[in-house]
Amino acid sequence: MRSNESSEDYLENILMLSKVLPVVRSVDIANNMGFRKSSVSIAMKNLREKGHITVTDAGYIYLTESGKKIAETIYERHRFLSAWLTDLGVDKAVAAEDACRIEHVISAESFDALKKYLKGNGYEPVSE
Amino acid sequence: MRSNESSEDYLENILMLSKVLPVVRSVDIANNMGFRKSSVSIAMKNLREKGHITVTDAGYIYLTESGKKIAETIYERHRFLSAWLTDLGVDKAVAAEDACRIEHVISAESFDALKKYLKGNGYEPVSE
DNA sequence: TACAATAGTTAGCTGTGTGAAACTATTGTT
DNA sequence: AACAATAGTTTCACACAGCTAACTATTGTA
Repeated sequence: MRSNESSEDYLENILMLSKVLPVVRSVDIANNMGFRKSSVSIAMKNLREKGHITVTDAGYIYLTESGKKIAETIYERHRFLSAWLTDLGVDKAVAAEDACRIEHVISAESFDALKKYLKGNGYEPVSE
Repeated sequence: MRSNESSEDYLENILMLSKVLPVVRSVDIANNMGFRKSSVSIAMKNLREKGHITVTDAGYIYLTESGKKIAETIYERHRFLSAWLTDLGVDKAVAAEDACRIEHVISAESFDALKKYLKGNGYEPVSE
């Protein structure tokens, strides 16, 4: 597995939660991802050390520029792949699961080629 | 990483090597995959215990029915995805690397939907 | 005030998959 | 016969990413 797949997943989840919640805390991430708060605590420590998030004294988590960049890249892939697979007739839940995995392993080059190809065919994936 | 991604990779490599070599041994797998023979030895023990391969006294490795089924599933995905991405304009080496990763995480449903969609558009991926 | 609930951290464990080193066994060569 | 090369195994170590359990600190409430 990709070495940073786990980190990417956490960052993506922080971004998604930040669109829904006023502030994002470790416990929100744990609930959303189905992990224990101890696991999230350690993951947040790693993301902090890598400079991808900052954490306030109150425990509020914010993406840094680098963290935001990764999160938005993964999140865009997620939405695009999920919508595309769904439009291909794949069950919505399965499409989302597949997107969750492919988003971490596809290269920028392949993803861009896919986007370009589909847009060239007049395809615009359904949002959400 | 997926729990069986490593096993799938070994099985796929055994299948590929069996198309090229008269017999497949652990050392061939180690050379082909770039792993140490100790790692391969342990992986082969696991595949043996799971019933996916048999190993002769001479050290020749053969896929069982279950092993062949997994290997061929992954190998078909690999060839199809690799050829398709290449045809989308992705660099051949990058396409192969992406295929190597996506092949383990895409669901049967999504892969079938992709195949059906492309064939419906008259697309037949280039072999190799 | 005392107790419960909530949030976060730390220590230690597990399973997986790799590498390094040391070993055995077989084969090949001089 | 002696030695080298090749193939395979086992043991130990490590990194990673989860878990449980036990702890602290803060907040809310009876």
